[in-house]
Amino acid sequence: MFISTRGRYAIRIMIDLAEQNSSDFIPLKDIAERQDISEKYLESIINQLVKGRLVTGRRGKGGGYKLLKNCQDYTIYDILVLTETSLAPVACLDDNGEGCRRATTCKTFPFWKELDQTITQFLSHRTLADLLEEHTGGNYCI
Amino acid sequence: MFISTRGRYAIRIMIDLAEQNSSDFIPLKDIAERQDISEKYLESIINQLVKGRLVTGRRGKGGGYKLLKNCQDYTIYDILVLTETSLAPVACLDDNGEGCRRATTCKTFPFWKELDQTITQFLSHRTLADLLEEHTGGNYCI
DNA sequence: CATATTCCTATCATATCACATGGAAATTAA
DNA sequence: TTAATTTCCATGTGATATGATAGGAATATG
Repeated sequence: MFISTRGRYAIRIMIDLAEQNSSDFIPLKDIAERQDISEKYLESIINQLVKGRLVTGRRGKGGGYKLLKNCQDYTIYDILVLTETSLAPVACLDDNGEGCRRATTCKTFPFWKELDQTITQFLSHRTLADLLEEHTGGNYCI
Repeated sequence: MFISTRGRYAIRIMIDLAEQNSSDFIPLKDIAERQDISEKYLESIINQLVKGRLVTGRRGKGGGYKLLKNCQDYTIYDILVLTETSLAPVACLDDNGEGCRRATTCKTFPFWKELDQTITQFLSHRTLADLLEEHTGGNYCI
C-alpha cells in the first residue's frame, strides 16, 4: 500500500477543519467524533501538521486547531509529505536516489523516476478546495 | 513504499531473460548471480511469474526459465500485478472499493480512484521492450 | 482554582517483507 | 540405470513499519 491511513486521516482532518468554515479553534475531540477515528491516533497525526505549519493549535479551554491558509492553498502533496514516511514509490528513490548504488547503470531506474514524477505531479496539482468541491459542489473556502 | 523489492526483482528477472535473447532455458542460478540477488528469494518470485504464464520453466539438466512472448508484449503492469500483493495506492480501493463502507459518501474516494487510474495507466503503457531500449538504445526483442 | 484541551513520550500488537531451510519431483547426460 | 542438475513446493524467521493505545505535563479560560 502506498498511502497509509496516517496520510488519509490527515487529509480528512484538513477537510473537516475546512468544512467547519470557522475562525474559532476546533477541538480535536469533535473532529475525532465526526470522523469516527480514535482521538489519540489523530493526535499524533495532527501534531505533524502543526509542526509543518499547515494548521495551528491552541491549548486550554476554547482551544483546538484551525487552518492557517485558505484551502485552495493546500495541495494534497503538502499534507501527505508531512504525514507519510515516504512518498517515493520505490526504495531506490529515497534520499534522492543515493539509496541505490546501481542507480547509474540500472535499466529500471529512469522508469521509477518517471513514475515518481507522475505521482508527485498528480498530488501537487490538487488542492484541498478541489476535494471539497468535488463532492459538494459548494465552496467552503474563504 | 509502493512497489516492494519483490516487484522490482520480478522486472529485473524479466529484463535479464530478455537480454539473454535465447531460445534456450536460462537457469535461475545464472540470473541470481548476474543480478546479485539471493537465488532462493528469486525462486519464490519467478514461481509467480510461471503461474501467471509470463514465463515457462523446465526442470532437470538443461532446464531453467524462458519468456513466452516478445518483450514488447509484456507491460510492466502485467509483471507487477502478479508479484505485488496489491497495486492499489490506498486500502479503500482494494476489492473494487468494497473494502470501505464510507466509499459512497467519502470526499476523498474519487480522488484516490483518479490516482489509481493515473498509476495503472502509467504502468500499463510501458512494456519490457521500453525498459530495454531506454538504457541501451538497442533492441533485444525478436 | 477547576476544567478543558493541546502537547510530549512511551509502549504494544500485528502484518508484511526479505530471505532462508529442507527437501520432493522431474529431466537429461553419462 | 545412475548421477547430476534444476525446477517445484511448503514452511520458518528476524527486522521493520503500521496502526494504534496510555499516561501525564503544559497551558489557557472562566
